[in-house]
Amino acid sequence: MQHRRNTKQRQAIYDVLAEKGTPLSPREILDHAQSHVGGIGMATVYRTLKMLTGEGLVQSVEIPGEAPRFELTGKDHHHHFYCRGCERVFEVEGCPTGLAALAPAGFSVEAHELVLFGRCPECGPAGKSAKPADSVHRCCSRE
Amino acid sequence: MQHRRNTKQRQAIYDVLAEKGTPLSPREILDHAQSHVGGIGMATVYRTLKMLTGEGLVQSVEIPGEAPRFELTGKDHHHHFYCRGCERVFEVEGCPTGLAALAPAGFSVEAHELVLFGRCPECGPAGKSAKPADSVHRCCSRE
DNA sequence: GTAGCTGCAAATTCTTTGCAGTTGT
DNA sequence: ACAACTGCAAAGAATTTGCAGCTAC
Repeated sequence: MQHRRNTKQRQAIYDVLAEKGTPLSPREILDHAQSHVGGIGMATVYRTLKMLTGEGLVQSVEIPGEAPRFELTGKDHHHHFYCRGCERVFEVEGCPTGLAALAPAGFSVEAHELVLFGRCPECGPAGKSAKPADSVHRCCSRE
Repeated sequence: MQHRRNTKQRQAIYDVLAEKGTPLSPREILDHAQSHVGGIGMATVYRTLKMLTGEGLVQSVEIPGEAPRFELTGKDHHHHFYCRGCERVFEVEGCPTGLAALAPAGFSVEAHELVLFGRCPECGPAGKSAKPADSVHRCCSRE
């Protein structure tokens, strides 16, 4: 009988995600959680994330070319912006309309995932400390 | 001095991608390439894909929750449609406009990545042989 | 002939699992 | 109490790298 417990590790992981607000990698979650609960292990992070994800409290964010990150759910529908300068992920509100129209006839579109690539205000509009553009981050360069 | 050679393995991998047309995983590429060149190894596939990617002949396609796949470049700008029924990836022409407007002021959008999730004509519009919706494939269910 | 390419196996990295001990409830 | 949860270490899976032999040019 599943009766989910409220352990300090579980709470710590949730708190880390709530405090940071932005998508974090399992590694980052572990590091931050360590300061809340000493000795917490990687396995617990993965297990807890899977558990929280299953409960719908957490969702994964996948940026092409990047390791998966996790964030709390419950926010409005949004997408992500990946800064090529600092490699941080930001949230973007709203989403384009008419996506269903892109698919050919006969295809039913149930959901979508969108990621924007570029530079955040702090990293400046042009290539400075940028890492060389990865082949994954191609796509059209317009917009 | 790099002078790139035209080996049969390299050719086989390129041919496989050209024949299939759709994004393939390294594993699939290996399997198909084996029928062209016996004894080809996984390492060669990975090395060659990286090489071809560096040359701009190939690009990777990353579907959230899925292992990376590869396809030939040179097609028009397009996005992908992932069928939750058969797990195949289709290409979608065109792309939404006004994406740059989604990012907050100060952010410069250089590129974008879009994936549509749903069902292809063959798998029918509703859940039949569908796998349970993965937590990654969430996003809004409208459109 | 020679540098680049290949296959194999070992090495990495990331994630999952087995288990005995610990801890909410 | 007792099952769920945890940490650690071993197990897996995916990708990369070292190296000696092979091969296109």
